[in-house]
Amino acid sequence: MPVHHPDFVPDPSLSRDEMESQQRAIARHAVFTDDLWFDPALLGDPIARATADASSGPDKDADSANRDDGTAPLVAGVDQSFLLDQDRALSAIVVLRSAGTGWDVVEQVHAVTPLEIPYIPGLLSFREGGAILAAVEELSVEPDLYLFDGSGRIHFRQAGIATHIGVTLDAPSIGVAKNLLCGDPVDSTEGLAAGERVAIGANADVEGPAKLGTDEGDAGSAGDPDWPTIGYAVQSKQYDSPNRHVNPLLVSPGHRVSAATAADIVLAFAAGYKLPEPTRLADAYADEVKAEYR
DNA sequence: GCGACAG
DNA sequence: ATCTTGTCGC
Repeated sequence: MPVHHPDFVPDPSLSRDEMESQQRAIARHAVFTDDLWFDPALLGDPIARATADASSGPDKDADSANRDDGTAPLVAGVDQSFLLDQDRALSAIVVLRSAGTGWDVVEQVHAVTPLEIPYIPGLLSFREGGAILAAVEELSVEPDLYLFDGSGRIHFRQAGIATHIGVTLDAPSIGVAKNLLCGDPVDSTEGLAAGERVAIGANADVEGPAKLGTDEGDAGSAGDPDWPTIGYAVQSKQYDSPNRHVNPLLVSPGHRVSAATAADIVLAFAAGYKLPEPTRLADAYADEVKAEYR
């Protein structure tokens, strides 16, 4: 997991203005379209993956489905928690690999680092990024995709924590948040059934190309180029009865993944819980490790 | 000045 | 995110 963009490694000592301008630079480097060596649609289907590789060869191209050694792509879930000291951040990573009907845990690592700055909406990656990169350094494998807790493109400068870390590592990444930071759902997100989604469009709170600069456009999907789809409200779980309900997740591209694919992948990892397996397991692992730290 | 905001 | 027991509902 080499750092491809040393200049983007989150530095908590930067001024607020420096942080924001760096986010604009990160957004310009970010790719909000699918750019993965494997077909994400086959992530949960071993038979389809084997078939795909048989017809396209073992090379890592867009038609591939498995790694060179024939094993499934590695998907990492990343989650943070904080130690009671209120002065240290703990980042936990769980790496999964599709196996049969479910997934195998390939590796679990964590790192604890000092907290340098307070939580500031929009600047989350500068608070938690250091711990995440420290945990990534503990990995012995290179994940092919990362799922982060927090936003990606659904961000004031289109550079949430999933985008920031994804671009820094130049790895495909997705942001999975429980609350909406900015943007507007194009439709009501109330009463969605499991598996359904509602697009989140950019609004005035989201800086567009004019302020971000001129490199990557949006390439979101069909619609107004000025107000692209920056993510989706994804109903990963829902109750049958009309009495109890679950709020949708807010999924957005981090890097090298489109909004639609990000939503597809999160749903592919839904296993009866609100959070997709990678993130859910990382969350549980973080709690486990945290308990040992006291 | 008011609003408003991931984890 | 964190501080926390019981408790409502499937």
